[in-house]
Amino acid sequence: MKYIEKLRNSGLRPTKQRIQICEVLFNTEKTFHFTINELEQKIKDKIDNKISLATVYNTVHAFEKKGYLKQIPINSNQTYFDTNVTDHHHFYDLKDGKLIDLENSDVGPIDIKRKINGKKIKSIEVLVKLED
Amino acid sequence: MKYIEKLRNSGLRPTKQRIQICEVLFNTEKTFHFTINELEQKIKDKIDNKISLATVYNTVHAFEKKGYLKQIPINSNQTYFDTNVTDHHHFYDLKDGKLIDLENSDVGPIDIKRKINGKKIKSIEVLVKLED
DNA sequence: TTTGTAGTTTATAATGGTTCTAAATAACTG
DNA sequence: CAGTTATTTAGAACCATTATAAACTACAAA
Ligand SMILES: [Mn+2]
Ligand SMILES: [Mn+2]
Ligand SMILES: [Zn+2]
Ligand SMILES: [Zn+2]
Repeated sequence: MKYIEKLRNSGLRPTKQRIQICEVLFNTEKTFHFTINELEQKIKDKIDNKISLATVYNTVHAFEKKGYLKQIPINSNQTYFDTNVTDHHHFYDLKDGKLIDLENSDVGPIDIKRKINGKKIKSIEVLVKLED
Repeated sequence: MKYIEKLRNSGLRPTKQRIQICEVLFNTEKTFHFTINELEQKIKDKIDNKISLATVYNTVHAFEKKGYLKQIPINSNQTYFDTNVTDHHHFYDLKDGKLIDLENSDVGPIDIKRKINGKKIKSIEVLVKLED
């Protein structure tokens, strides 16, 4: 399996559950956005055994810590995650609550002119809200 | 009171509680960011009577709907609101969880080149995460 | 292998921010 | 004032997330 080494290299034991979640998250053509509930459903659809909800939470948080997932800053009743961990921005469709990636070529350079003493910029994220 | 008319003009009855919350939120030199819990504390500090938590939630949501408050898209266990309802962006200090306004002059123009069919841009918000 | 240990999974309970409920109260209108 | 509608309120309910603690598993040392 290609994920066993990735997990071991990250200091995460390659358990059956983690490998299966890797396959749901990363063995895809395109990156995608998801909530924990949506991921749980995807897992149910793809695998036969059951993975407990606690493990799904644990794994998502572990992967986020390792930089394999990103949280998307958005106000919703559920937390959104992104398998696209490159720097990029989002459309957020207020009507249906869906997120759409903006490619870097879709957004001109963001110029932050102000500096905060002793702080470094870690990320710059643009959220473009859409309505009808 | 200056808030009575503002409330009536918005179709909101100028109740004692709403006027008092207006004073906490809007009778200030500078705009500020807050969570419901922080607002509750501010209210306790400023007024003698008690305002129930349900009323604080109701009022904040009513004010948001009328455009007197904005929600700030950020991932936290509590929702952040902003008394600055102009279009502006934020620094978010990951260390202490504090938000800082970026003035419009602090950020160059944001150029969104992609369009989504049948959708209009409602807002463009930049979140700049800071670390040490 | 065997065995010890730390890491992981799991069912379930607890937490806590937010929303709901329904009864009491207050604001408005005629 | 009387009738109506809006608002407030305490408390319950909701529900995403986190904590708990016991069973299980990966791993490495013996
Ligand atoms: Mn959230
Ligand atoms: Mn939030
Ligand atoms: Zn994305
Ligand atoms: Zn602000």
